[in-house]
Amino acid sequence: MMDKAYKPSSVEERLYRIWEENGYFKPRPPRKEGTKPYVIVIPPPNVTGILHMGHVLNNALQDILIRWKRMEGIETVWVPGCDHAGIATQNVVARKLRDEGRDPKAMPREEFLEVAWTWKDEYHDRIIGQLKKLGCSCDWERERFTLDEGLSRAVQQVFIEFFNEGLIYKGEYIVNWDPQDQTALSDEEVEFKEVDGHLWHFRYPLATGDGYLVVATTRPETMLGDTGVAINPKDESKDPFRGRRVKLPLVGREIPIVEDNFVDPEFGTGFVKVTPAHDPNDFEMGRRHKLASVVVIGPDGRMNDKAGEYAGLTREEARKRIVADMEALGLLDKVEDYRHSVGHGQRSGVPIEPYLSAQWYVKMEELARPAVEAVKDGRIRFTPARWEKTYMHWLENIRDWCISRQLIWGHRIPVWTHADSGEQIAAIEAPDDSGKWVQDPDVLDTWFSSWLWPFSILGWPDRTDDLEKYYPSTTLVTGADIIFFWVARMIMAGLRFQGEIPFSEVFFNGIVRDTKGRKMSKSLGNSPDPIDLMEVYGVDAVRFSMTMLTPLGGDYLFEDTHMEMGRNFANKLWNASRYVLGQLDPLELTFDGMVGKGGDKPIAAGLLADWAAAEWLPLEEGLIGEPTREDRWILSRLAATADKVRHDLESFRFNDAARGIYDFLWKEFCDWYLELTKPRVYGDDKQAAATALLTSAGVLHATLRLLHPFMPYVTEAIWERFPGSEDRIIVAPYPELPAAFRDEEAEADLSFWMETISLVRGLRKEINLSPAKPIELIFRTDDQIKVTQLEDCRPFLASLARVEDFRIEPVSQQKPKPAAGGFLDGLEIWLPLVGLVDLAEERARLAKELKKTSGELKGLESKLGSTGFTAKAPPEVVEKTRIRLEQVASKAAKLQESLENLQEEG
RNA sequence: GGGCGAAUAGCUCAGUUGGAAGAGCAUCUGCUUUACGCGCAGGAGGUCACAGGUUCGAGCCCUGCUUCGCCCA
Repeated sequence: MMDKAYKPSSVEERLYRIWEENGYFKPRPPRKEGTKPYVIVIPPPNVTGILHMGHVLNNALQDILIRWKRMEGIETVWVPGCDHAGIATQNVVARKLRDEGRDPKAMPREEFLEVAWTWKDEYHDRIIGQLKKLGCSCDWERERFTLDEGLSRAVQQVFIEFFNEGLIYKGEYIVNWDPQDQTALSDEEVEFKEVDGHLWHFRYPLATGDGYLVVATTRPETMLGDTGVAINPKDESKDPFRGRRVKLPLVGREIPIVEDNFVDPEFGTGFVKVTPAHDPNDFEMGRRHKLASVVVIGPDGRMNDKAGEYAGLTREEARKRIVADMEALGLLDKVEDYRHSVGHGQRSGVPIEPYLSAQWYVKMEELARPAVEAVKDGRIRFTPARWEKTYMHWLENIRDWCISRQLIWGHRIPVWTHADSGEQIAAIEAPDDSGKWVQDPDVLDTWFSSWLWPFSILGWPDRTDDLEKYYPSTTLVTGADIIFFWVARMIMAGLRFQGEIPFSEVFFNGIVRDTKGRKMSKSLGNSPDPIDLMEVYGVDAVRFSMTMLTPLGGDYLFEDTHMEMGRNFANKLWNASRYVLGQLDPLELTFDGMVGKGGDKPIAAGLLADWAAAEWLPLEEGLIGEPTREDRWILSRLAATADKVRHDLESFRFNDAARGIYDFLWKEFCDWYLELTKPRVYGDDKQAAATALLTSAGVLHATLRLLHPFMPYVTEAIWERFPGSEDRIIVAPYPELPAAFRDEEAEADLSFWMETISLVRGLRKEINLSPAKPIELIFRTDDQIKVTQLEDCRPFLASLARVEDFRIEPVSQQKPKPAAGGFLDGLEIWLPLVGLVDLAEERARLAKELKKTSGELKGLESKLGSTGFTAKAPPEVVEKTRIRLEQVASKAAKLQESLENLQEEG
């Protein structure tokens, strides 16, 4: 017996274990020999992070693709793993140590790493557990970690190769320095935010003592490091200042006035203070004019000893003091409010200090070119395609990649410097054991390992079977927010080291936001815990709701209550199955490979039986009769739905695919088909009941498979109870129905039945008839086809609209009165009002509908009245409109008429 | 400052060669119909952001504009 409601918690854990332990996630030989494997490499989650709603969506979509392809009989593998998330992990580990009263900075490198690895192990288990909870069918035996032995070798090999080829170089440049995490960041790790600041106007006296000029700055504290003042060479108003020098206040240094095109004469005063050590533009200007660089702010974000009396102050304190001191000296000209954008550390959130320091860089130009080509010529396809523009723009304006990080947690830079000679070589080990070789203390940017992921995860630099077989992968599913960090760089690395693109399709899934449109974030606390959600609603519900509600390439505004939709749907499926399977039992079918009693009887043939024999169970001859019209209809709809879903999945339209199954299962199958067949199911004719039930079961059998990638658990749980299920649904064939199932005639007939039944139900409701009260109807039509359709529909009108009896009359016949009327094309429906109905209400209803109909009529008339339309529109459109006009006109006339009838009565 | 995207029912979104405005949720009204109240049936609710243009015809194409979001500088 199945429970009355689907209980996710009762099956999820057990089924996942069955799948995993029995190797269902491992690649299996393709059903059709010679088919290329379908491979996904996971975007590695941060090992110390926890799953958030974005991961849920991202991984659910990957699992949908993998499960779908697996069911298609393609050899599939989804390779999982985590990355070590340098800064993030180092931060949390350091915080933990500080909480324990230990100082991470005073700790030897090895000791810190030991703590970090312990931490990593614990959190690794947690995040993998979460992915499993979500139902991800990854091949866990292939799991990798960016810091594990093999991947570290990959990183070292790449670094050494690049170093030796001169593609990696060390340079003293302005970097994005994060004073909190005390490390350099790449350009991509800096987020610009608009902040309200000020523009201070300072007077800088001329060295000769005869006057001053005024510079405008947003960062007064950097003036201590000024080594020049710049003007635009074309700015004639500055002529008196050319070639002169100023005496830098507070410092006393004499600095030159230089001319540089970078200066915008319109901005501020047209004088720009130049601080080469603390501003990227100034750094460039400084180089052009050979100005000195004076670093006045230290790595901790405090003023250093070059800042004289300001040494030791934070940037903010120094700013206040300097402004006050300048004012005291009478050198503060004015202060303006000024809104400008300031770079902030993506992780730390603190303002970035542009800082002059020596860092390692990768030359990008040469790597970028083939990556541009790969997308331009279509070898790699982006969905949605608009991301190609973003990608191109970045690659075409690419800048060198700063890859060194002043951290401990990560791949240590394999560069050794000789203490005496200063010679530098890149190698895994010190060149000799003289003790003179010192390894670079820094580590590499985490992305320097992630960009190798599509092949390092398969065993590179070793030449493994996996690499041979599964590279390149097929589809990458990721967020567009890491298109530069990761996607572009993987393409570069793949082309460079494998000579081949790393994947051919990239699908960018949307971002999950809260209802206010804000990105989910820890600091806002607006993200629910996905595990809690899955406990409450069930994994399938969360997966399905998110998939169905996330627009293609758009963001998803998350709300808890949305999960109800998926939960309700799972329950609907559960109950439909409970009903169908429950009704099959009393038929006493044995299902031991042959439906019907006994195993060696002749097998039935026919539309349904042939298909059942191929995909499910052979049916005994005579067990079922000819499929009825509604049977043919639901099979036709099933075939259409399966086609649509496959088509949608092929173009990553997950939401449409999910909706397609939802609408088919709920509306067409449950609301209509199951209700239409109940008279047969509960009737005395065994064969008729078996036909209806086996059609229902067959449709369910296919629908479960269609839905499995989206809702893996509930479908597997039902599949287990399905008669004739030999293996698990996870490896059952994805439904592809015979073209013969398509039946336009049955679809047209059923449309008419459904419209008629709905209209009758509406009439009953409008006049407040109890749904239990049987009624008699009069149909009026001159259309013989409709006469037949109505007669065929008689049992359904009875069971679904309580129409006890009806007669069909030609339109010429006197119409009953008083009566409520409803109108379809070429059909009038009259429900005689036997004195117990409020005629005024019925008049109001008719008047309202008449108004609506007249409006449409008017529109159509004016359209057809315009010569422009009849002359220029395609003839078939004009004809269609003309037919429509006739229908609407006739409906309006009938409404008018019946309104008048009621008027007479009232 | 540059680029990209969005704007359709109270909310979240469909609307795929331009040819009768749709769904889910919410809401209203009925319903002990023997699969399901996580349900069934029936309603109400829209100047498709705004202004122009192309067209016989525009939610859809073009131009401009407004608001919001994202990316880059």
